[in-house]
Amino acid sequence: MKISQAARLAELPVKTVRYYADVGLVKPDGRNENGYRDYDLETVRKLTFVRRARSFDFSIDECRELLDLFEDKSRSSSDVKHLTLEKLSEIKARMRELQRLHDELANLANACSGDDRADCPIIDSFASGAYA
Amino acid sequence: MKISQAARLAELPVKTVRYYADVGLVKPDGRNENGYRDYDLETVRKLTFVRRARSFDFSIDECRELLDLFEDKSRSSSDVKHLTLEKLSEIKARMRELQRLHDELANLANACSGDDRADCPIIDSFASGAYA
DNA sequence: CTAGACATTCCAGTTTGTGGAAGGTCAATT
DNA sequence: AATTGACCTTCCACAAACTGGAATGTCTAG
Repeated sequence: MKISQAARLAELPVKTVRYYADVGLVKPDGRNENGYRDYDLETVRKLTFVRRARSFDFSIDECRELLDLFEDKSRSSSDVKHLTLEKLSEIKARMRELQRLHDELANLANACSGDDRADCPIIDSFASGAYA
Repeated sequence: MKISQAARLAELPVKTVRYYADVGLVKPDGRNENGYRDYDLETVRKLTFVRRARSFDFSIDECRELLDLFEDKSRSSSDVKHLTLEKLSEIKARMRELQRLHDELANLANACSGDDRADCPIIDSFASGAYA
């Protein structure tokens, strides 16, 4: 398939898909006679994976590492497991932080529930980390 | 206080604090006789707030917007509430996605629990969004 | 045969910082 | 008094990860 369909399926901008090809993160399977990039479903899956991982601060290089592991470039599955567990604990930490931010913002929204001027004292505690 | 203490309290690199001053996001209260940037605790609170918000994908401009609202530049608290609720639902969506990524990675770690080569069929469903 | 919807490359700009050089200030020590 | 070290300043360049646009090629439908 051509790049726009691959991009649509992976839910990524065409530009980004081309960019990923340029930096060697997810390359098309080849080119057709016109020189158009040619993608198959397997590659679209990689693009989809990258979109997800990217949205959570996994760098391009980390994505590359994960893809390499998934493709098992002569690595053992214990490497996969190790890296994955590492990422898992990062994600858990991130979820805790996110929960905290959520609670703080919810408190803020609650306290500033009004229709007049906003001088909720909660803002200070928000900024100063009272919920730490 | 001088920039390095403010940075330490806000848990931000000095360079970043200077950058925030440059782009007008969080300006020091003034300069002392030496031309050194001078910060007070209120400003440190703003820096702390920005650090947190930034770590959750609030852009510099969104932070600026929130800070403006918090300082109530003739805006009503319903504006604060509106923006805050918007962010809240973004955060909730983000938590759901994060949970999903977490589950997928956990499955991966489980399936590839081994010590030999990694060819877990789970990888495909991981990338293809079978857990959606 | 032309209009449009795609595709290509290449170059430039954006956002959010980081790193480093060149130099000013200050307090303490030699 | 001079020097050392830890600060501070500005400015310029570079990084990552895109994003936009220009100039151009290709394919399909009317």
